[in-house]
Amino acid sequence: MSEDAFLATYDPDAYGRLALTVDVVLLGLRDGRPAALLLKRDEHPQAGHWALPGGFVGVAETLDAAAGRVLREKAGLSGLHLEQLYTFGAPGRDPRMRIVSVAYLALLPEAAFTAAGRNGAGLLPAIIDVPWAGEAGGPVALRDAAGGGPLTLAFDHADILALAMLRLRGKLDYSGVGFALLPERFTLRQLQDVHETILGTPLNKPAFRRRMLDRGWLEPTGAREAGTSFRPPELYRCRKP
Amino acid sequence: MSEDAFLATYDPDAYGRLALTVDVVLLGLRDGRPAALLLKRDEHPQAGHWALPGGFVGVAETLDAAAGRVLREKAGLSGLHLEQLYTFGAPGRDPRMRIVSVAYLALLPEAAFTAAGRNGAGLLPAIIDVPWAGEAGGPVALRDAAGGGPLTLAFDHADILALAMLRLRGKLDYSGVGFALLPERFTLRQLQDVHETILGTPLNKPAFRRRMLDRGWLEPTGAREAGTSFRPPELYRCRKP
DNA sequence: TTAGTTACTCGCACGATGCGAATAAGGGGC
DNA sequence: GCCCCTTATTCGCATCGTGCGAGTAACTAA
Repeated sequence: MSEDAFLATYDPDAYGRLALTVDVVLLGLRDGRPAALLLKRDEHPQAGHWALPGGFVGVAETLDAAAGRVLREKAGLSGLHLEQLYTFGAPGRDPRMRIVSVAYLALLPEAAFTAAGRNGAGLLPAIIDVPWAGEAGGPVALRDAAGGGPLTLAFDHADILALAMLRLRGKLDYSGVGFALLPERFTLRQLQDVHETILGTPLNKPAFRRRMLDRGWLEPTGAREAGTSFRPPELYRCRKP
Repeated sequence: MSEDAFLATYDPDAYGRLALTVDVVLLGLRDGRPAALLLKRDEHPQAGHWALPGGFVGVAETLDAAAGRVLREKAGLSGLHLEQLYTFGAPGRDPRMRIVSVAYLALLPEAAFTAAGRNGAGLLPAIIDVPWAGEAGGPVALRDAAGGGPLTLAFDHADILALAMLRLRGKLDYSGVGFALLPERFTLRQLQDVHETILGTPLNKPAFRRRMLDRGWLEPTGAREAGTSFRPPELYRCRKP
C-alpha cells in the first residue's frame, strides 16, 4: 500500500478521543508581589470557580497561536512574552472527558497587568504567595488582590501556576525574561524590584547593578525618570533578551 | 443546568479531532559521543524512515505513563530517568491528521544503551553531532553509529532531538541529571567524561572534581574500580539527584 | 625494585559577587 | 542662591568559586 493510499483509509478515531486545550498563566506584579489574572468560569464544569484563561486548540492552529488567541480573546492583550511551560495530561483532570492541556506562561508589564484587570473582561488579579525559597518548588497560595480572601483554582490549575512560578524563578537571572515584566524603558531599581519580587529575596544593590550591566543586555537611553523629588535615575532599554 | 446534567450532554467532538502521541528521545553515550536510539518506521506514514520511538497516548493513561510504556514496549527498558521535554503541535507535522506530540527525554546509562541497541527491537544507535557551542541551540546532525552515513529523521523529530540536546546541556551542571547516564557506581573520571561528552567541551580535572564533591551529591563507596593496570580510582554513588 | 600510568591534592591567580561607605545629583524649603 | 533630604551611582575591599599547572600517592607490570 502506498503512503497516499494509507492516508486515505486512516481512521482518526482508532486511538480514542481526547481534546487539547491551552491554559495561560497571566503573570505580572502587583503591589510588589507576584500576581496572576484569573477568570471566573461561567460554564460547566466547575462553573463559578476561578481558573486560568484557556481554550481549546483549533484543529489547524499552532499551539503558540492558540495561546496567543486565548490571550487576545480573554484578556484583550497581544505582543506579550509567551512561552510554553509544560503539558498536563492526568486522565481525571477534567470531568468532561480526557482533556490534555498545554500550559503557557505570559508575562505582563505592570501597566498591562493593571489594565487587563480593569477592562471588563472579568479578570481577577490574584496575589501569589510563594511559601518556598529558592527553587525548591511546591504549591503556592492565592488570594484576591483587592479583598485578600484565599482562592482555590479549578481543575489542576494550582499546579500549573506553581510550576509557572518555579520556572520563572529558574529562568530569571540567566535569561532576560525579567524585562518582559517591565515597560519599554525602566530604571535599574525597577529591574531589581522585579527580580526581588519574583525571587522573594532582597538583593544587594551594587552587585545587582554590576551584574546586569556586565551582561550587556542593557542600553542606557540617556533619558532620566521624571517626576522624582530626588536624583532621577537613568532609564535603560533592553537590547537582547 | 447542574454540572452533572451538563456533563451528560457534553459533545466531545465539538472542537475537532486530534490525536496525541508521545515521542521519546532515548539518549545515551556511545564511543565518547552523544547518541540516540532510533526506530525504523515500518508503517505509513513515512515508512522506511528513521524516527524516535513513540506511540499514541491511551485514553486513560498519564502522559508520563505513556512515555514509560513506549520505553518498555519499543526498547524493553524501564526504570530510567524520564522527563517531559516540550510539546510539538504544528498542524502539518504529521500527514495523517492533526497529531500533537508530547516529547520526552529518556537517559540511558552506557550499558543499557548498548544492550537496547542489540536486543532485536531494531533500534539503531545514531551518533549526534552538535555543531553549536554552549547553549546556543540549533539543529544537530545524525549519523549511523556503525556505518557513519548521515541520517534524516521523519516528521519533525530532528527538532525534538535538537531540543533534547539543548535541554540536557542546560540542565547538566546544576541538576544531577548526568548521573542518569552512568551506572549505579562510577568514578569521577567517568562523570567528567559524561559532562565533557554532553557539553562538547574539555573540562579541567581538578576544578570539575572539586565542584562535584562540593555539591554534596556524591557519596564515596569505599570501593575502587577493579581491572585497571594503574592506581584504581574510587567509586562513587549518587546521593541526591 | 623500578618504571609507568593514573588518581588525587596543593597552591596560586583571577574573575564574580557581597557589602559597606563614599560621592553625585536633583527637588524643595528657606 | 544655599542647605537639606533622598536616592542614584560609584569605590574599595573581603570572600568565594573556579581555572590551571605542578606536585604527590597508589597501583600494576616487569
